[in-house]
Amino acid sequence: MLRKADVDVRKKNVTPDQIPYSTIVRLTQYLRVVEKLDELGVSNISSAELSDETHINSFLVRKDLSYFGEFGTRGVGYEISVLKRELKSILGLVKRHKTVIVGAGNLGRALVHYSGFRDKGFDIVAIFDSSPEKIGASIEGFKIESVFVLEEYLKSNPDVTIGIIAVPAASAQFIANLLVANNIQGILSFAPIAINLPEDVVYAAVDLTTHLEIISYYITNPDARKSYSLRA
Amino acid sequence: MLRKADVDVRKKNVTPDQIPYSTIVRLTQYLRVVEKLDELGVSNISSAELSDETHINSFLVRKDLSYFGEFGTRGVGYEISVLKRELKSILGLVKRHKTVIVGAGNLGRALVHYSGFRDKGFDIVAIFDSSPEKIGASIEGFKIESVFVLEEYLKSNPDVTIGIIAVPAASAQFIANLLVANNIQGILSFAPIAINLPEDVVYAAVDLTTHLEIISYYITNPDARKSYSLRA
DNA sequence: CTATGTGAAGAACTTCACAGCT
DNA sequence: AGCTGTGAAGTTCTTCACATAG
Repeated sequence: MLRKADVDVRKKNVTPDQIPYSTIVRLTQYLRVVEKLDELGVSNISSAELSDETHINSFLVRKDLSYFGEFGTRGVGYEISVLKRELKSILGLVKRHKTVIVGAGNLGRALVHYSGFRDKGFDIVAIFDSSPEKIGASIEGFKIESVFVLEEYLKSNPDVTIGIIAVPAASAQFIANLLVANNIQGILSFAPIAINLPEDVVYAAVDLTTHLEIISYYITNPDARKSYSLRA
Repeated sequence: MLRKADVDVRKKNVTPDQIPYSTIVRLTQYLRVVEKLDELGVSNISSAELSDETHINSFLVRKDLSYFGEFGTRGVGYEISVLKRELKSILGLVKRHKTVIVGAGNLGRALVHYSGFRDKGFDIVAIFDSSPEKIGASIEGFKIESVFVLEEYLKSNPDVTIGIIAVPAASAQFIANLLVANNIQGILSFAPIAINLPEDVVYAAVDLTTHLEIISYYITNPDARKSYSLRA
């Protein structure tokens, strides 16, 4: 099956859909390390050193990177500046992403305050809520707007591509539908419920209690612990 | 390699460490559905229906559950009340877990306010911060305490088993060390940095920007999308 | 001599097909 | 007849070993 490769997988005999999801998760970890070292003025790193920093096997580090090109120099390692640039390019972080937050409860407000999003290229451009007491209040220079104008807002701002859902479980599906109907391409949901979406919408769910439940399992069952772990 | 099985894997020819991590993640999803249906008064569910609710293949639903016992009735399905009880038991959710939060910034405070933790069996018992302006302030009936008394607190409250780290990247490792040195068995970290921990400490990391970066990748590279997805 | 890049081997996970109960 | 439970098959992901390049 031959497909147009919009990821630059050069002369490789892998198509983009053969690249493991876990690889993408790990790319973000490499980027984290590389950004830190870049700030510290380090100029070069080997897969073994990247392995030390991330606890990801060095074979896997090289395999992951090799899906996208040959970024290293044999006998030497990877140049930090090159690796950083390439990772950002692969992950689509060269351009900034306009993002709306729906839900101005504690979590939604915490997310607006969180500076990490902007630092990494995600610009929060508006926040919405359904509660009359919250609408009109200001956070970080934003006025909380009514969810009833969300649709209109997205129509007049078609460059907003990502929506963050921080509403209660009961209204999550409704909001998700609204976002999808108005051009949003990616959704990050914090609602503790499964949401149904069309296949072509990119969707990630973070359920805070899920993580605690998984921790509970491994605390309760120490023999179940593995040496490896997959985390996002 | 034969090991003592503290998970009740009965006559099965699997040891606890052979149960996939992904299975545990999915168990929490089954639990979510089963709790919802239980509230709605539904008494029975088949693996096919569980599959519809979770978008997890029904073969996999049955395989996941079969690691831990035979909870269903052939020809009929699973009794909701039984499944709920068993899932909670497997995940170690029969007893409640005392949990401390370290870091009273926006995120830490949002977590304290979040009622979902208590609903699922995780009791927030204290919150700590290093900033003099925050120490002494009250949230949800808790006085924010100094991180300098964290160690003392944990020593006099040895039944606290889980720590949530919501401090900046720079102090995350320090706090993690402190928690581990004082009997904490599981750590959930929101710090955008890798933390080094002894192997026997259960550790989960939630990096909020990581999820957005992964979304960015799949938005930017539509051909890379897969039909399956692993989410926590 | 060092460290990358990668086909091939191996391990882990998922899907399948159907035997086994109710 | 219907749906679970599970060995076996199939697929995906990780590890390995080594050819390759500096």
